[in-house]
Amino acid sequence: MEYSFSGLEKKWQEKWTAGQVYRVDNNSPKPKYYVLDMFPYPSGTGLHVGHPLGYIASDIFARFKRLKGFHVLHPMGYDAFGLPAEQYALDHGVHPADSTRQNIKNFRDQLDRIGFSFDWSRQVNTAEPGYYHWTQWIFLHLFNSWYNRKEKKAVPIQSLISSFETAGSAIVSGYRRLPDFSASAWKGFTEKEQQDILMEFRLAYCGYGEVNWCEALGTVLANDEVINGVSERGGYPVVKRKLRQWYLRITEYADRLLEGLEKVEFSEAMKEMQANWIGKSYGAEIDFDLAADQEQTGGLPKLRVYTTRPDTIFGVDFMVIAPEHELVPRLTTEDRQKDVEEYIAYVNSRSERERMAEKKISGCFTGSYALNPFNGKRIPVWISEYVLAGYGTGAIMAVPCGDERDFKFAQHFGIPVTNIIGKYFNGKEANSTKEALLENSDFLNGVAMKEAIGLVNDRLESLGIGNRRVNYKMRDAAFSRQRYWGEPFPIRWENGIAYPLDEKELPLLLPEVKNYKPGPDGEGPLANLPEWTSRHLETSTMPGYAASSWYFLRYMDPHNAKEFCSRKASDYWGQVDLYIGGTEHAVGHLLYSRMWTKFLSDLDLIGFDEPFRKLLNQGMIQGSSRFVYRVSPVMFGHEMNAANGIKELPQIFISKGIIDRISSKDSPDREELMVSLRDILAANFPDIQMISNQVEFNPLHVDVNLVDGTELDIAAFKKSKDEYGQAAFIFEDFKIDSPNYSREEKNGRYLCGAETEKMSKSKFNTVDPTGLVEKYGADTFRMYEMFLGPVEQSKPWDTKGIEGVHRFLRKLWRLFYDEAKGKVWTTAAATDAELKVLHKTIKKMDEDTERFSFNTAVSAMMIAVNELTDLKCHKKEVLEKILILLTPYAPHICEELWSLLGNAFSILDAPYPVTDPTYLAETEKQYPVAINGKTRTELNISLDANQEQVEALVLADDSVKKWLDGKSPRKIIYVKNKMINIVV
RNA sequence: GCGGGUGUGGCGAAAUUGGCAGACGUAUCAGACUUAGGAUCUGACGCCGCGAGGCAUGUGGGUUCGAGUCCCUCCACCCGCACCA
Repeated sequence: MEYSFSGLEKKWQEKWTAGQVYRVDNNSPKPKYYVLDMFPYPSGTGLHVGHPLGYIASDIFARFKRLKGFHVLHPMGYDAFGLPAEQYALDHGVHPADSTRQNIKNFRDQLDRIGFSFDWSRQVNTAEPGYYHWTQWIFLHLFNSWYNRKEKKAVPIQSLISSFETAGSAIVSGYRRLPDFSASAWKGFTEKEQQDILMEFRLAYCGYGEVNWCEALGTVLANDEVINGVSERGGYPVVKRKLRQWYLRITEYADRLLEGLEKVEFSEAMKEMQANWIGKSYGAEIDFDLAADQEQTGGLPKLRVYTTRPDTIFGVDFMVIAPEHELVPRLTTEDRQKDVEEYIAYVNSRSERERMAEKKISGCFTGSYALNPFNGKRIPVWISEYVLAGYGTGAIMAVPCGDERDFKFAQHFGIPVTNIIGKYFNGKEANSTKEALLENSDFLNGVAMKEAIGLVNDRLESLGIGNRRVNYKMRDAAFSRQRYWGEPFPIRWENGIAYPLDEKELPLLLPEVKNYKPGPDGEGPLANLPEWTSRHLETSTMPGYAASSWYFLRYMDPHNAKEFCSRKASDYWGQVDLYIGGTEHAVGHLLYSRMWTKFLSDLDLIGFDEPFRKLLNQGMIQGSSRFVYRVSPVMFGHEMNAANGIKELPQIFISKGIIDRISSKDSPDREELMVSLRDILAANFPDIQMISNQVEFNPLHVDVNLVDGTELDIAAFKKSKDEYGQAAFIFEDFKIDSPNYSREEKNGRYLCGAETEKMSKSKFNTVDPTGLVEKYGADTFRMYEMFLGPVEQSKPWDTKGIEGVHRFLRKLWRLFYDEAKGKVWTTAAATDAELKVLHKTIKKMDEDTERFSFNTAVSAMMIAVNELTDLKCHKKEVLEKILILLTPYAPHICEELWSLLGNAFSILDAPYPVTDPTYLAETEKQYPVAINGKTRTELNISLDANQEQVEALVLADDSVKKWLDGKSPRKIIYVKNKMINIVV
């Protein structure tokens, strides 16, 4: 009986499904454990070997925890709404609902073959009304809540209204730039006026603002969806536009999102990324008076700047305001009018991308001067695009000796630089040190910069010209998309007022449409529907991250039609104990879901305020690309980029070794080779024109599946593309394979070039997991994915190595059944040597799995099977424990062998083995004895004896005495049961 | 530029608290069994050396009886952010 994986894997998968063995309910006497994968967007392109990596890791851990007696929640679902789904549907001319349904089916088919232990009864699909009902419901609560900074939590908006009615705007004084009003004034406002004020406080709000508009996608994008000025999806240009848009007031949670990072187990890199995105900085806002050189109508305004370095106040040589700054017109003097207008026009002409690509130093003097509040020094006020309107106050005090950008600006425009840091400033570049003792700084002379910060702040505050101030880089998140495929907002507009729908009206169904092209005036496709617009419903939809911000809660209570998740269910399951996914969601999904969790916790709808206790980021599996080298079209008199005609040209490929030798300048036989290569080409391919002395060639990606190692499968390659059918090859040894060449020459090796790149269809380096599962089985595939290396690390895929893991499983099988002899396992008692192997393995497997070191755990299993094979151990007593240990990794084969051993119950219900320390103890054996690290002799000893006994034994030994030569030892160390070291 | 991470055989990698570096697997070579094998098994496999032995964890230094591991210097690569005052 041999190991035939395909039959048994199918059998067990069917049994698991039929028996619903992975289904869990919401109560158990066992401790709970929640293992979650970042749920996938069901894309249409199919899986490659990189996709299941995280799912396999989480599955192993979930199975491991189950065996160890935990009640494990391990669900899976689909993030079906969103831009990519709609874009895919548009590109393929199908309805997103249909393509999503089809993609989910394909996805599920592929996943099912790998043998996961998901509780599919809890599956969620964010595009189904039963789900988005509650996304809309949470949105209504965000809309109907505001953030009370004194209580540091979200509370119902009704409390704000009550406060306005009784005490006017006192409760929110200083919150935003709103004029204060009294209680009676509030009552006198029109409804529209009242609602406009409330809108300033709602956690989900609608407002005008500068947004990232992507013309190609026809929608607004959130900051994290824009990378280097282009859209994350599709790489289309993005421009800034002022639009009416929904936002999430995530900035109110900035501090708590930052503090919360201390309570969770995320990698340093992840915490760092989030902290950076939040970008908290401590500084001060300072008001500068303006010099009264010219008449100003309505009095002189003050210029308010934000700085993190108030200590450098005496180094201020100029001020810079953003081109969009509201004071630009008032600060521009008559004689500067023309220049300023030209400069503003220039700035407006530049796109976001241009600004990022070429960081030119540009700017324009306004003609006005500000006054240093401490010494009255006149400071010119400039305009420049390097100051951003959206951060701080949109104006800065420039200290060229201490800030690189300010210094470059000063140099460019010839502004004199004041040195306040003495020898720290060399006149050639700025130095942002905080170590210097201040000079040229009036009352701060001789004071250390770090201390000066506090002194200046104190003085600013006592003089009433400045305040300490905390700033954040993070902005409120754009929350609407002018798209069809998303949750409709439960909002109705009337006379410019947004009215929330009643909870009873939910879900507000996404209407079925045939045409989901963009609507008029930058509105979403829903604006095309009369039945929608006649009800005055909001026409944009929610972004992709809306549904994913809370899906981990829905899994706890997926079929609840009355609540998003019952408090009982969320109290039972609590935080996600282990969350596995990629790093790409660092500042998007992970930040939003943390915010939603905090919000729901503020409203006491759930009992915890961080969603994920531990986050594990799986690394990327890179593709190993292969290249062939084709004689360039140039050699046939064609331009390299001439697209047409290449198909008809002779396709001649030169082997990698030859390419290397003729391209390397150091190659000794380079000239010689080039000549013979040219001769061969000239003799066999009359079309070729020799240009200079060179042979020109182009590297082309070739499908990795046509290559064995680096050797090209010529026959398969010829079949892969029409134009390759008549291809000719020059092999490593200069032999030739060409359609019109003699037969004998045709046996040679064509070697390909190799490079590690991101796995992608366009690079022909993707490997399909389904094919591997068919060839080697799911168990082999699962183990090999883990064996590749640490889960968190990026590593290249190499299909060759999978053989080793497959051999291991066959070897394991042979401990039970022999091809010739049949059953070989016995019920005989195990020997000490066998039990030693077993218990060592139990310990190692338990420890390694617990710390997510799945690669070393697989190795440990291989070692165990090798050793048991060497010992010819076929004892049931040992083998069945080995099977339990291996079950999380290779569940199918373990189930099969377990039942073949005659067990009536499933291995999934077997108790996880416990280490017996007796068998881990060291027996007496020879240990090297070293003096000061240098091995001098060997000694028979058992290191399990206590320290004194060991020391006494060692020192009593004659040869040790001899080596010590009368010197007394300072310390005796025995090292990891491996050696004894005497330090003298 | 700033922040984070990683550097160990031909390749993927082990070495958990500072303790015999390279486990395990691949690749390669040699051999056994075979009609044959892409099945199975055995052996070799960091570098130098016939050998004893010596040298080796990106570079240079330091701490230590002992460093891949701790500290400092520099270099390379990967990821993230990028005018955030």
